[in-house]
Amino acid sequence: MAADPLSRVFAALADPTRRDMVARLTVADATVGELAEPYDVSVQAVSKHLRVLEDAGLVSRSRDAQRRPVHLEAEVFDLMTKWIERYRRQAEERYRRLDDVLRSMPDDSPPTAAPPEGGTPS
Amino acid sequence: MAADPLSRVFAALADPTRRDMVARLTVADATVGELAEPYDVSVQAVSKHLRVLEDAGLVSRSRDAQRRPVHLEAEVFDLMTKWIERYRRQAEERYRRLDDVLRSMPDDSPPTAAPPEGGTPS
DNA sequence: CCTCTCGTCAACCAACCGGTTGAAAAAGAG
DNA sequence: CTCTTTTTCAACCGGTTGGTTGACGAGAGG
Repeated sequence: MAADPLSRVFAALADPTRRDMVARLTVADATVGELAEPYDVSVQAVSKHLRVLEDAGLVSRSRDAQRRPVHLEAEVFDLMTKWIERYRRQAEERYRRLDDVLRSMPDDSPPTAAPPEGGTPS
Repeated sequence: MAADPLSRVFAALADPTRRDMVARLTVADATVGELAEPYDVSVQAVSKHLRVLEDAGLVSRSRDAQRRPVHLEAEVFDLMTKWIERYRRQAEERYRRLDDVLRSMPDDSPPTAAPPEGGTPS
């Protein structure tokens, strides 16, 4: 597993079960068994999901006797938010510029054509 | 392909090549060939990536002779942003409440223990 | 000690993913 | 009609994923 952090976070949240676990962990920490209870898959499967979330940095685990309470680490969300917002803004900026270009071009001047500077005059 | 929209968007952006394509499409629309040029993979592979992005609703394609210009659809970003922000806020709210609880509990009252009501007195 | 609970590790399986190559479709250009 | 460009379709391949079952380790508790 050599993917970059951003890819790991996106991949971790691409699974609805894992997204649901994250959603529930925003309410309270939980043990593996507690987390597994609502889904009809084995506890081992949930344990695997938790590993994916942990590798993505979305979750951390401590220790309490045999139990391993799972805790949400919300900071990683920022990584995604930053990426998304950056390109969302860039896209919006692009559309704004496109509007300007269209507004400043009421005639049929061909796009990407040479500007109207006189070449070597005869 | 029966995954929910949110899963598709997250999965689509879990790949660095696809994220880079999205990033470049915020600058300008591009054809498949133009998009493929910077990466040293086949054009077919890029075509597959574009299909994933299209299925996720991140991208749309029109037609210009044999070319298929690719256009970024930034609205789907909102889907992710909403999900992320919702649970981020919820998590922050949770921590805030936890702080309150800790602040209102300066003594050593055991957590989750029975309230100090006298049991059946002897 | 034995036993029970909680969780992980290991092996396996079908399905999917990202990549390849080769062929074909779609449309302009000679 | 033929040739070239652009893109997609089809088949294939190795690696990963999400799931299973079975065994195991770590602790509480009789």
